[in-house]
Amino acid sequence: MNDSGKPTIDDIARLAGVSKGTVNRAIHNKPGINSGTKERILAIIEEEGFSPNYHARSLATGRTETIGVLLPDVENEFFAMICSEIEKMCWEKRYVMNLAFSNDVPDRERAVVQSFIDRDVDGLIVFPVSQNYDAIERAIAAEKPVVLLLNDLPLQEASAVLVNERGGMETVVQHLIDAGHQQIAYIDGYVHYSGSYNDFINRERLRAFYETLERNHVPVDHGSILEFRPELYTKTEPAFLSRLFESPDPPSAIVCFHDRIAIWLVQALRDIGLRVPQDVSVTGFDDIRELQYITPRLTTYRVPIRDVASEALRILFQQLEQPSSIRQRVVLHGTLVEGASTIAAISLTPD
Amino acid sequence: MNDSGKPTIDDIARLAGVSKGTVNRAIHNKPGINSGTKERILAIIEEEGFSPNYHARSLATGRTETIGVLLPDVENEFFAMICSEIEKMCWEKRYVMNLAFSNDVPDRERAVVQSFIDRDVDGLIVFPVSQNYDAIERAIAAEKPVVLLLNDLPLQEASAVLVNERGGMETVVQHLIDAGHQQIAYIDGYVHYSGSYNDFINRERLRAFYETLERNHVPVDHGSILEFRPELYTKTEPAFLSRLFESPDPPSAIVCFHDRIAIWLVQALRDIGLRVPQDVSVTGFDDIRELQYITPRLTTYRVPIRDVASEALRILFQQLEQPSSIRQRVVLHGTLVEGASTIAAISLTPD
DNA sequence: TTGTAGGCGTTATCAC
DNA sequence: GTGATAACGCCTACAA
Repeated sequence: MNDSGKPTIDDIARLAGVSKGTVNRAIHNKPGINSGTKERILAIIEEEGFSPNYHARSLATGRTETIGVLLPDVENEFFAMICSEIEKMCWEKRYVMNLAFSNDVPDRERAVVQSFIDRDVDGLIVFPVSQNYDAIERAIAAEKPVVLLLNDLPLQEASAVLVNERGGMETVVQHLIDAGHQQIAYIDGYVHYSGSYNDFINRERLRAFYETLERNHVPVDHGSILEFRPELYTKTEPAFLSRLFESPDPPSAIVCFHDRIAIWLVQALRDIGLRVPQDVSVTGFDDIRELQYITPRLTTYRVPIRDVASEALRILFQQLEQPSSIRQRVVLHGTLVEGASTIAAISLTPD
Repeated sequence: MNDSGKPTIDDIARLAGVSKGTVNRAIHNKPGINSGTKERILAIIEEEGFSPNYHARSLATGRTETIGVLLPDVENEFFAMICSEIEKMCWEKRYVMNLAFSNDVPDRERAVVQSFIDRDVDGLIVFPVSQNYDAIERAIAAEKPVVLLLNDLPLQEASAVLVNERGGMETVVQHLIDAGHQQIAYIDGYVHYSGSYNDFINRERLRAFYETLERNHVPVDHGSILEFRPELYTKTEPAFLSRLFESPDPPSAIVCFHDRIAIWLVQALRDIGLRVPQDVSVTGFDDIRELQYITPRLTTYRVPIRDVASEALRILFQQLEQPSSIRQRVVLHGTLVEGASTIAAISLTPD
């Protein structure tokens, strides 16, 4: 017995009067062992509370049954759901999750991925926030399967689980156009806070917005494409919205990059005397839980976030079980949620 | 170079034309090495992208720079905050967090703690849900410091960070009594769903409720102490509340075990035609974020949850750095949040 | 069926 | 200053 109180395989071997090779056979019930001695050894193991040392085992086998998970944070409900789902699947396979947060800081993302590599995790699940993916490349070079969440990167070898952002935004915008809206504004997420920010999702959604307008021959007014800034959550800045409504053709609908902006917008419009949906229709995206508290119920697009996580783990485990298997890219689909924040546009032409 | 592409200390030693002992000295800038050779070695290390193998190192040193964190779950905002805070402090010390969830299942709690022991984490942070703490005892026996969050257990050797639940509930109840309330009901959390459920927090708060009433000579009506059940969130069950109001002395205030029940209660009262606070005052506990969406703003007690987490890590790191240091029990204090859900009781005696 | 030896990649302890 | 060498605890051959 070593000094820290934990028995080793040598202790068990000595107690059972066999060699550690035999103990090893008993532990992993391998063939070629007398069932009597096996039982005896197992009994001693039970009694002594022995379990093989994780690091020694990993050193010998090269496997760790640990995966590294990197998310932007966990106070955002979406990431909490992802985290929850990942943990659930890890538990089922008796894997353990090493979890760290990037907090949207590229350097930290890189450092965390490197630390996961150093700790020799079997694989990684990463929600990338940066476009500098050299650390992820190193993980791949170290033969660790990587699955990207929701964001794509130009990495041949990385798997990814994406959502059909374009299709989703198209559905939302088409919904407005079908309701007769012809002046539609867009509020994008905060893209420009970092030069290396991964704006994949922003680009996908905004591009679908443009394309859907064009396909429907709805005029695109580039002045009505706004970029949100986080300060707006707390500071009131009337000019941000008012410029939309000072134009001769004010929007009858505003599409938001995601729900949180839409929630903010409903209140901000109220503050300048505009009602949703009577004066302006508003749409969100993602279908976050907070929407249940918001009046009117927002029209949005439900992103199947739990499925994204579970699909990512399915892919990862598959790659771990058969290392030959090739990278996969999966695109999941969400559903339109029709709320009360959008109504038919008032036609300028009287009936 | 081994086959997986990652260089080892032997590779570096060979490349630098020195022994691995010297390389080791260079890595951990230990004394007794020629600064020239050191630089040369460091350059090669940089070039080859070498970093010491985590498992080999842990095997040799007995330290892992990893802590095991066990929470009930992470979709609850409170636990998400704890998780976030823990990760932040781990990152500062370059520790990694192994995270798992018990989902309020005692067996799972036990298994997770055991798996952390097996993986040889340096220490554990546990929010216990069960009163079966044999696994935690094993962790302590394996000389791994354990810090309990918010729940106490009769374990001599475990540290704990608690909140002054009694004082908090006393403040809330006294607030009502001072406002003239004499008929005060209480809705407890769901205690009886598991025989081994750790009802420490429930007991503390309920006990403070009783004691505060008694100290103020306010009659205690045991029939108005209810136990909530999760089904109530979805199913309407008029009898649950109506029995409170069928008595000759219906409550003028209802104290809830926590905010979520209070949120439910406000709506449930509304459903049976009672207004908050005009007809009944309601109090919550914890001050969760969702309250910002609830009207009226609930009177509650703010639990300093982030401080709980950071204090727990402070204690844990201290114990890791000086293993001699003794277990600690810290009790933090929150603050009363006076909302609009409580008003002065209407006096039966006319002025 | 069982025992033995070597290796996994470090760190630590000696000699030199 | 530097280089061997023995742990650390396990697994996997191969030998008996």
